Amino acid sequence: MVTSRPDQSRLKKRRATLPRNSARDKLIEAAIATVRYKGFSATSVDEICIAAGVTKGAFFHHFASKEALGVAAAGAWTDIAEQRIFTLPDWVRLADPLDRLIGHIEFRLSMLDGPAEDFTCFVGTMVQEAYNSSDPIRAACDASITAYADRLSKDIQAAIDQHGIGFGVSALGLAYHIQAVLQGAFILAKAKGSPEIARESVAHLNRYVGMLFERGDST
Amino acid sequence: MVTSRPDQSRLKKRRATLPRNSARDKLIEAAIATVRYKGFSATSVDEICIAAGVTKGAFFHHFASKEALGVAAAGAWTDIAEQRIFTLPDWVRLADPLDRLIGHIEFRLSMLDGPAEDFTCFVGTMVQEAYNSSDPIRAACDASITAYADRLSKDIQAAIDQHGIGFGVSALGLAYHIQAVLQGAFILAKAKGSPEIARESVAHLNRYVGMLFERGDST
DNA sequence: TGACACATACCAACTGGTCGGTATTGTTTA
DNA sequence: TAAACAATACCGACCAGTTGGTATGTGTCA
Repeated sequence: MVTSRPDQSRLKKRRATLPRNSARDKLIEAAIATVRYKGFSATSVDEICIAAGVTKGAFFHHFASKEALGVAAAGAWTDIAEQRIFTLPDWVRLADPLDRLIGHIEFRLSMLDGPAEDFTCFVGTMVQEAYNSSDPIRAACDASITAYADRLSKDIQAAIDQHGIGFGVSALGLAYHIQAVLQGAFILAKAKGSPEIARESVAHLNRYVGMLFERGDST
Repeated sequence: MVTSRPDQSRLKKRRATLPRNSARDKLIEAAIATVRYKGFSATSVDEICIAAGVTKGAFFHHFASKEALGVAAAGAWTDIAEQRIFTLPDWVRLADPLDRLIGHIEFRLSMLDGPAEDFTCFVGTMVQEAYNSSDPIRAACDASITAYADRLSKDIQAAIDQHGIGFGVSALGLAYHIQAVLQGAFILAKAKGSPEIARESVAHLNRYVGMLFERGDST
C-alpha cells in the first residue's frame, strides 16, 4: 500500500535476466515457424509444444491460452522484423533516404526466395484467420504492421523532404502501400508454389516508387 | 471398358440439370461465407452444414471430404468473380480497353466497403492456410487466381496494343500485380478493422497504372 | 426396382485447457 | 553461512467437448 508498483518492476527485471532460449522463447519461435507453415487454427498447442521440445504444462505456465501465445508471438515478430530489416542490413546506413527506400524494396525482393514459409509475414498470415475471431490477436497484428509502416515512413518522409514527391503522396500511405504489395505477393507465391510472380509484383512496386520520385516537384 | 469416360459426361449433364439451390449449392455458398469470416481450418464441417441448413449426411454425400468441398468452392468462386466483376458491371462494355482497365480498378476500389468478409477474396484467404497442407486446394485456388489474371490481362493487352506502354511491361504480369495489391489491401483492411488504408493502396495502384500508360512510347 | 438425395446415429482421434505435483532458483533470516 | 522459505519453472496425466468421417438407414422419382 506504500509503493505504487514494486512487483511489476521486479517482474521486469526478472524477465530481463531470464536465460535466453527458455521454454517461453522456444514456444514463441516454434509457434511462428509452425503458423507460417500451416496457419494458426490448423496449428495445435500440442504441435507447438513438440516443436519447441517442451511440455504442455510449460505452455500453459507461460501463456494463459493459445490466443495469448498468438499475441505474444506477434510482439516478438515486430522485434524480429526490426532487427532483420531495419537494423542488420547494410543499406539502412546509406546517406540518402531515397537510396535507403529503394534498398529496402530491393531487399524485400531478394527475400522472395525458397519456400514460402521462410519469407512470408507471420502477422499477415495470422490476422487473416483471426481478424474476426480474436480481437486481441487482430490488434497485436495491427500493432506489428503499424510499427513496420511507421518505421518505413521515416525514410520515406526524409526522401520526400529531400527530393520532393508528386501527387500529394503521404509517407505513411506509401509505406502501407509497400506493405500491401508485399503481403499480396506472399499470397501469389503461396498459390503458385513459387515466388517468381511475387518478385515481378515487387518489381512493379519498385518502378512505381521510382516514378513517384522522378517527378519530384514538391506538392 | 468400351467408352472412355461415360459416367463423367453423364455426371456433368446431371449436374447442369440439378435444381439450383440444392444442398450442394447451399453448402458451397455457406462454406464461402464462413471461410471468408473465420478461415478454412477454423470452420468445421458441422458449422457449414448448419449454415447451409442441411445435415452432415448430405455434406458427405456431395463431397468426399472437407478438402473436396474446398476445391469445389474455389471453382465456384471463379464463376462468381467472373459474373460479378467481368460480366455484370457496366464499364466492362466500354469501347476503350484502357477505360475498362481503369474501370476495373475503380470498381475494385468501390468494393472496399463494409465488413472485410464481404469484400475479401475467398481463394486468397483459403490458399494462405492450405498451401502447404493440401495441394488440391492450393491448385484450385491457383486456378481461380490464374483465371482472374488471364481474364484481366486481355483488357490490359488490348490497352497496350492501342495505347502502348513503357518499360516492357507484360499484360499478364501487370494483371498479377493488380491482384497482389488487392490481396495485400485485404490483409491491411483485416488488420485495421477498416478498409480505409486498403482503399489508399488501391488508389496508389490506380495512379501507377495511369503513369504506365501515360508514357505510352511502346517498348 | 434401383439409383439418387438426403437423414440419423455413431465413432475414434484430437482439441484447448486443467490440475496436482515436483524441480529449481533466488531471498530472507538465524 | 546455511537453513528455511517463497516464488517461479516445468511436468504429464487427465478432462469434456469437438473434429472429420463412417455406417446404415429412409423416402422419392424415373
